Amino acid sequence: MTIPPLACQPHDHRHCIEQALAEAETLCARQGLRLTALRRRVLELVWQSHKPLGAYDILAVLSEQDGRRAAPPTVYRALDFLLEHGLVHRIASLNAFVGCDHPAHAHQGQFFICRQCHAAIELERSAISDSILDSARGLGFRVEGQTVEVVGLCARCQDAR
Amino acid sequence: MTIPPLACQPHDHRHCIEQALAEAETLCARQGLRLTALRRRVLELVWQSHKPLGAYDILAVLSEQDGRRAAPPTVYRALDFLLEHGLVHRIASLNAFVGCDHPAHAHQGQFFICRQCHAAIELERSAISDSILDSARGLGFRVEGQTVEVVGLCARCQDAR
DNA sequence: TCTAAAGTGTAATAGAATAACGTCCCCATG
DNA sequence: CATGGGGACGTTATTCTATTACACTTTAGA
Repeated sequence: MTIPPLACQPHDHRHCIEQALAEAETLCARQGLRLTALRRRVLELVWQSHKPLGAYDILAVLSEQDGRRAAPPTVYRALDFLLEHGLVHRIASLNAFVGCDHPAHAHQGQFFICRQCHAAIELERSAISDSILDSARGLGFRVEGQTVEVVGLCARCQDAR
Repeated sequence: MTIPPLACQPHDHRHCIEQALAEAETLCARQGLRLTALRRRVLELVWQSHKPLGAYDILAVLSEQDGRRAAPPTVYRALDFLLEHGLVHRIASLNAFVGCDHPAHAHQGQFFICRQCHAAIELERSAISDSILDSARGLGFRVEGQTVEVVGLCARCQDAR
């Protein structure tokens, strides 16, 4: 049995945010990347919860709460930077973005998304990616990127019945 | 080694279209569903190739080519019907739709999408879905739907280098 | 200090999907 | 035969998501 992920159980979420920001600082420092105030803030907002967040939700906070002049490109550029360096992931089936648990190494996770509480649990199971690579090999298909998004009910929301 | 899929090699595509439409007729007849002229036409358009097709591309053909009065809901309603009964699949990462090879039984395929020729090859490998179900079990997560979309280069486009 | 590149602001637009309402037509029932 | 109810489709408007193009500013490095 694996360790149950924080995402779908009560926890001190401030710690998640702090850690994510700290890891981002470290990663950017190490790679000579510029984690600007805007990018840092967008990352923080994406980490506001474990629920994938829409670009326009981020935009709304920047405008209304931060009083920052912001139009869509402002947000999308920040998100592009964060995506490119693995600090956030995009959930295609939701048109939304979620913070990455472990940005230290390049990867594309697998996401288990609860339709009830909307939490997105990220895993990185070689059993899944290997089975995909294996099927691809049978086709002679060269894999460049994998999107695995599973929707259903997390353990907590099942219990809450 | 599996049989190489038609999608990424030359073939008489008229046959694919005919067969898809015939299967749809059969399936709808058997289930008492109404495959109206519009739904049939949208299915035919989706099958125009093995490339996922956008809703607005379909819309354009209906308007310009068929001279049909059509607005987005016209297309989306037809697509919803076709999706609901497994005649087409939606590719979330492309916001596009592709015909289903084998609509006879309910399923959610796995898609291998070539970034060069844009063909989408549908597979249904239990090795992939089982590995997902297995990981879900470890989380206590109840799976209701799987999205597996792999992007890369198909065998044919690799050779074409 | 100067310059090139990267980052951000701004306006406009493209692309994807849905909401809400009205009309028509089929056909099952009386 | 009529009739009325539900499904399918037309229509208009709107919402949500994302990108293009260009201007201005900041930053790092020569």
